[in-house]
Amino acid sequence: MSADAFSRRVLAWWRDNGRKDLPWQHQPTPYRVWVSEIMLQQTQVATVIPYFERFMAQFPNVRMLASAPLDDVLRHWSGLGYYARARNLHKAAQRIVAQHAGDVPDDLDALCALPGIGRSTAGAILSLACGQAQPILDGNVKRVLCRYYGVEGWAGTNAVLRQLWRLAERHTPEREAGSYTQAMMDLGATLCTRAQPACGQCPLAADCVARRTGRQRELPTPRPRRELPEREAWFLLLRDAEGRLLLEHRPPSGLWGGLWSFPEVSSRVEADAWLERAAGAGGVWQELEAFTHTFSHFRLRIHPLLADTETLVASGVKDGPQVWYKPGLSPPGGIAAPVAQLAHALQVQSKSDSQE
DNA sequence: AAGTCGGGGGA
DNA sequence: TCCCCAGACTT
Repeated sequence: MSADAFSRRVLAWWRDNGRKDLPWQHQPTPYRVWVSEIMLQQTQVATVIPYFERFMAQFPNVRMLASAPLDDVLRHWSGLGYYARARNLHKAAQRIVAQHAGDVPDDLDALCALPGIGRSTAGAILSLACGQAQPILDGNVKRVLCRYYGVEGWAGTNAVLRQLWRLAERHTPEREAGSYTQAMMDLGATLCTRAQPACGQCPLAADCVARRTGRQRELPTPRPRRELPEREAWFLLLRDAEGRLLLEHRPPSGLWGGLWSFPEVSSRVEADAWLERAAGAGGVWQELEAFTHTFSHFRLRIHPLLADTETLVASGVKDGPQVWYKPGLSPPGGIAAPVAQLAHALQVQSKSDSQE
């Protein structure tokens, strides 16, 4: 099938069946499309929608985002994960103000030069918000192309990636590129799904290699998996007389970079030493139930230890900025999901205690 | 080319 | 439980 016929079929399908009411499709300005694209990296639409609404209400334009403290940006990102996305978004906004007069660039190279924006995200911004005929290659498009052409091999390797980009370029139409971009994402998200694709409704089914050979389940080739290593961490929950919890500011990069978290040590022995320094021989940890938090590349076994500062003779903590945080109130910045979870659990517990 | 970066949702 | 999701960056 010609490239032209391919895009025509996809566009015709989209006109009747595509999604046209997502929040970022209203007033699809470069800024709104940019923010949505960053949030949608490795994150599903349903999860993103409430975050997008809150984020746009707080940071309605590039300048508001650029002038906001990073803590505010991370606070609105709390729970979304991949916090480097938020740090890059903030940094890029400041660069856009400094170097592009506050306007999101409408040029592929200028966009790709900004932190957090790669070729696919730049293509999405240019096609969806600027009407330019630029291809994208997100997970949806990869899946559709791998199945349609029967592309073998994991899309994480350079060879496969080059091939997929070539195909994506070939099919992107000069006209209606924005609708085509949205159409391909909708096709991948609603019909050409990972499990049980709805080939019966697909406009490309007649010529699809995976469909003809019954290999929908095997394509695209999954990433090679290895067993996740497990690490352990002891979260030190220091609680004062008012029920507030001590939080520390984490280093600006790395895991949960720039977020606020409980003091953390890597063994029970260290935790005991930490408490002895803080409270002398009188301090006692109360062990809360351990739980596992799973990341993309390892599992973290979290052992929460609780101590009330009434038993402490000295703070015993000194590294980096610290704050006392009252669960239920607005946190000082970004909070990782398990930290929020624990804080919430203690808030609920103290409430039920006070009712007895 | 491989490793780093979160969290959640679907099957 | 396992897999992956509107990826990009660092090494």
